[in-house]
Amino acid sequence: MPVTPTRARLIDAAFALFEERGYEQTTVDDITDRAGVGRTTFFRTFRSKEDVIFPDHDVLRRAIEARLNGSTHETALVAVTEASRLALRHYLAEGDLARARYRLTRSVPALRAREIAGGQQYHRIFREFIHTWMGGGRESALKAELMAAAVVTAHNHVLRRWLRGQTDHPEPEFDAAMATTVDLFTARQSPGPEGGIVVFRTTKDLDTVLPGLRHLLSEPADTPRDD
Amino acid sequence: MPVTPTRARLIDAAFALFEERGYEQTTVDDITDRAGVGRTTFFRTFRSKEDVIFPDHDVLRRAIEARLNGSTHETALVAVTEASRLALRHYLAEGDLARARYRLTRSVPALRAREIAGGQQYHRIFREFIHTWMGGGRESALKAELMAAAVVTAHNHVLRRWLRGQTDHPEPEFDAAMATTVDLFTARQSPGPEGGIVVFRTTKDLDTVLPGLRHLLSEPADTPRDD
DNA sequence: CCGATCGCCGGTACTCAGTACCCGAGGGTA
DNA sequence: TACCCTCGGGTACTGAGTACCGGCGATCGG
Repeated sequence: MPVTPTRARLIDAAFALFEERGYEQTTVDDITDRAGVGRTTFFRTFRSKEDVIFPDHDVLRRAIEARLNGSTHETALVAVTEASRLALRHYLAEGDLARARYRLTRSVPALRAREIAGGQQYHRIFREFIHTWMGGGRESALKAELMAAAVVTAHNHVLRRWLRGQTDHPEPEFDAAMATTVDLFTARQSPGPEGGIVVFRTTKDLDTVLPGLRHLLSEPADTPRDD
Repeated sequence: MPVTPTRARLIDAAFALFEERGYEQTTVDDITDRAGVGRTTFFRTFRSKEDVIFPDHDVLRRAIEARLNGSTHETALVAVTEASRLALRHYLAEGDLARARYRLTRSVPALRAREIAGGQQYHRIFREFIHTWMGGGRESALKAELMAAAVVTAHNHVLRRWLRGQTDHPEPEFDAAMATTVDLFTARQSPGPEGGIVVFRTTKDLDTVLPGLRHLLSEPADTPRDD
């Protein structure tokens, strides 16, 4: 049993070299030379050169799925928020490693694509969970997908602010962002087939804005143009 | 000037071979052999083997940007919907080619990642446009990003249904999906200090829903619930 | 009509990621 | 001791992507 596991040595060597020379300028041989292991070992440990950047993806995904599956129908919305929080805290715990990964994904298109595709998995997990929660019907498929996209987007928004060093208190921002996001979907009734009442807010009273409303409604809405 | 341009021959050969043998089982040499051109020509025409699957990406992106930039502040929301419609119609016009691409992206992880990453560009374009439209302030950054994500998600939702053969009338579904999506954000738009006009759609005319509006406005609107 | 130039295409040779396969070292077991 | 099992290393190969060079035809100026 080695003092430092092979896997950790490879990750350290890879990130160090990527920072020094850049991703494309670093070969797998460079990494294995610095880590003091054979090339074969690298590809046995990671499926590809890209994978060394995203090591714990599967662990996080399973944790999120477990958190969602451990909820009841009544606590589903909370579970979604808390599962997202798991992801956020995962990256916060990584600290500088997450920041280094962010720098790499910003500068190397292939890594950016890989990261985005990985994030799509979370979208899918949340979409299926929310859709099931909504009953799984065809009419709720779009709303489930929109809600899943919103949750993932809100998470990414806060995470990215922290990764860029734009905030040192990401978790309060996360709470606020999630509240904003969930409100989008829970704050009003979904309209039935007979059309719906649209709830809106303004500082003026209804009669003041009514002429504006009538004007907007009097225009054809099928193929609106603005040029 | 060749009867069939080299570029088109390469695309045809590539898609045909990908369908016959699969993506990974087809080499670039196979493609160039069938197209009757040299290997060098392939990499001069497309940056990579993957690129031959996503040929007109730049064209569509520029069309969308042009549509957005051609709008005014008042017609921004319509522009977002119409720019998304450009994307939808682009894929509809491709017909079987878009379907073949969809089959490939479902079965080849690398292509799926590439497609998702490409879609992220639309998210970014819409996000920046909407954020600018909202004034560009820090407090509206999240809402702009959420709205952009929702628009892209709604578009993808309908497009995917068409790609999977689940609908033969995608454009009416697109209209409905976009109405649902835009309503999420406009129906309860947070008013500025001077308040604002809220755009909404309903199947009934204004006078029919007016009592409902008056009733809702008379209630506290901070934390409305529907369960 | 002729030579020069330019753009397009093909060929060659190279780097490097990723795969398949083989081999030896060590460690546990009968 | 003989056997096996696992793990790590080495070798050789395929194929994507790059760099570079040379040919061929078209156009243009003289």
